[in-house]
Amino acid sequence: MASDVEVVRTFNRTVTEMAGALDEHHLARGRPLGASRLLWEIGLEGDRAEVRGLRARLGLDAGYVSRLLRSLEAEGLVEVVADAADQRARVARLTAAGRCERRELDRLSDDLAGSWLDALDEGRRARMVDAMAEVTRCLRSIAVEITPEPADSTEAAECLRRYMAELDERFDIGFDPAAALPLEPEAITPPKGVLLLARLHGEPVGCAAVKFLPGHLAEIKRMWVAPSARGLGVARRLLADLEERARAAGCRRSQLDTNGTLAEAIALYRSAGYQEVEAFNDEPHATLWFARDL
Amino acid sequence: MASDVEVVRTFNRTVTEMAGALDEHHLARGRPLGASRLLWEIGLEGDRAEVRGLRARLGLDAGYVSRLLRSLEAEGLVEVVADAADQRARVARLTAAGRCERRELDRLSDDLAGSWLDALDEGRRARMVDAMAEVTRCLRSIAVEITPEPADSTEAAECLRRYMAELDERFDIGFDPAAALPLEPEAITPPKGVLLLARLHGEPVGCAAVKFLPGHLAEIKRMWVAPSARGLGVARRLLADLEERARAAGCRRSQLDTNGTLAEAIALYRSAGYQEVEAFNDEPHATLWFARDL
DNA sequence: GCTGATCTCTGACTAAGGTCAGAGGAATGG
DNA sequence: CCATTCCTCTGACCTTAGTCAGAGATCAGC
Repeated sequence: MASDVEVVRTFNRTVTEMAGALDEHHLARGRPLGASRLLWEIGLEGDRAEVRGLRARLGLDAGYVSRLLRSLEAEGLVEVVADAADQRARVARLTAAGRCERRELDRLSDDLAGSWLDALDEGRRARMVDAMAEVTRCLRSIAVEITPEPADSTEAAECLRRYMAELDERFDIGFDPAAALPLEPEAITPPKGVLLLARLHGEPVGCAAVKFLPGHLAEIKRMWVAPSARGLGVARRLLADLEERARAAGCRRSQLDTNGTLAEAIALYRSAGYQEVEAFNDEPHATLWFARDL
Repeated sequence: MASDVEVVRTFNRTVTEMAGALDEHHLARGRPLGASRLLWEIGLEGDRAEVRGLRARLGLDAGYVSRLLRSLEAEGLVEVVADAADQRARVARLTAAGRCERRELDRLSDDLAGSWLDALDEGRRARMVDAMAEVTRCLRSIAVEITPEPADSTEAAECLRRYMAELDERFDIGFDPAAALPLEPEAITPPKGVLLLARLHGEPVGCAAVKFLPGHLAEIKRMWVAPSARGLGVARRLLADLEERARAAGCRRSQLDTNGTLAEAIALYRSAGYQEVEAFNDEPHATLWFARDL
């Protein structure tokens, strides 16, 4: 009987052997593998990308990226031009040949995946695809990092903006920030509260805040998870983390308001031990109020 | 809704990012990664390994392995001495320091696996482990290659030896090759028949043979799968491959004998369409006879 | 005891992947 | 407009990983 640790190690060995080896040899296409990866990344959205961003995403040295771009330019696959907004920065853009080559890389990856699928009978194939989706979900979940964030940072602002945009879309009456109860940055900044950001490979994918109120009371605010990161248990972890911090701050009860259209959130609150209570504020967008003892 | 191909590609990307990156940086331990891998492989069984075998298992150039061994020797982790049986060949043996270092590598791998497991709650963890085991099984299954093999090759002989050893262990009365109906190599060599070998990363993990008889009849013989490769659908593929070849040789019916203690084999035959028939030979070890139309 | 094959080792070489220290141009804050 | 910071590029350099062509020792068959 293999232990869990052994299963994970065997899995790692098997997968890196099969996926790694094939990827490297099939996708190189007569150029260094790094160049192909860079080409693929440039074309990821809109066939153009800032050099700075490429460096950050691929975690490569500035000199190295520059050199790779030169070699892609020499192949006629990309053009590197100055950024219109900032003449110091440069932007890499795929040429027609570059777009074509990138499609070819995509096709090769599809073929590799297809060759795996074709090698299995139907039942096994379905089971493998399900299992792969589950592993992907779990590994993404593991890669999510939750840390406190200054309430006025640009990334926090971006999360809160997306949070409100989503509420505006989902509420029947829309979401009017001016009508909502105000939430001052200080209220979710230590020692009066805290804002947490969830990040996946550095990208913000969720936020949640708590403010510590008089009477050993905590109030959960601004709980949001990006669509790309749903189903990973991020909201549950954010909530548990906030509750832990509230407990550490001396709070003995936690409350929150929400809206009946947010079914997933409500299910989460219930399963985390929250029970419906009387309205404790007059937030115009709220239709449900919950609380639990910490 | 993501297509199967997309699921596989996302899976590959996610896994190689997480497993590959961590493996490489954590396991290098201040020496080239190749050296660590070689060290690990030397200690795989009995803390010693033939240089020749290492080369074959890792698929590396002779000169390269020699150089890696020199660097491990310089670190005091291995000793390379001449093979007692063949003075040309050499054997690498872990020193005390080498065994210690290898345990450390093992510990680091365990820690990485453990850190993944610890990051998940119990339910998710169990689902991930199950899914990883399933993916591992499927990928191993994909990696199994089935090819015809000369009946007198050393690898074929080794498979047949293990096949008989297993029968001897499982039959109540043991297995006596001398008492069994003889099977001449020519009978399972084209054009009179064929022997198939299943290999996983080059290692033989199974065999099966068919002999073509008069009257458009085929007889399946020597069906065996190594314990390490069971549950991968190897036997089913071997059987289907043999039947295909029998059909191509003009056979219209396939028969085989087996023993009641071989439950998995019997289940396979039944699910492949075989039905029990009257005894068609006097093989002393057989208790059941099956046949099907092709 | 000779011949050819086998096994390992060494030296020479290559490509990939990456690091580091400036140089030079452009932006920003005062 | 000046100093500082930011961004990219270039040249020099390094390690890793790997290939290839012998050389030298040994073995197996005759």
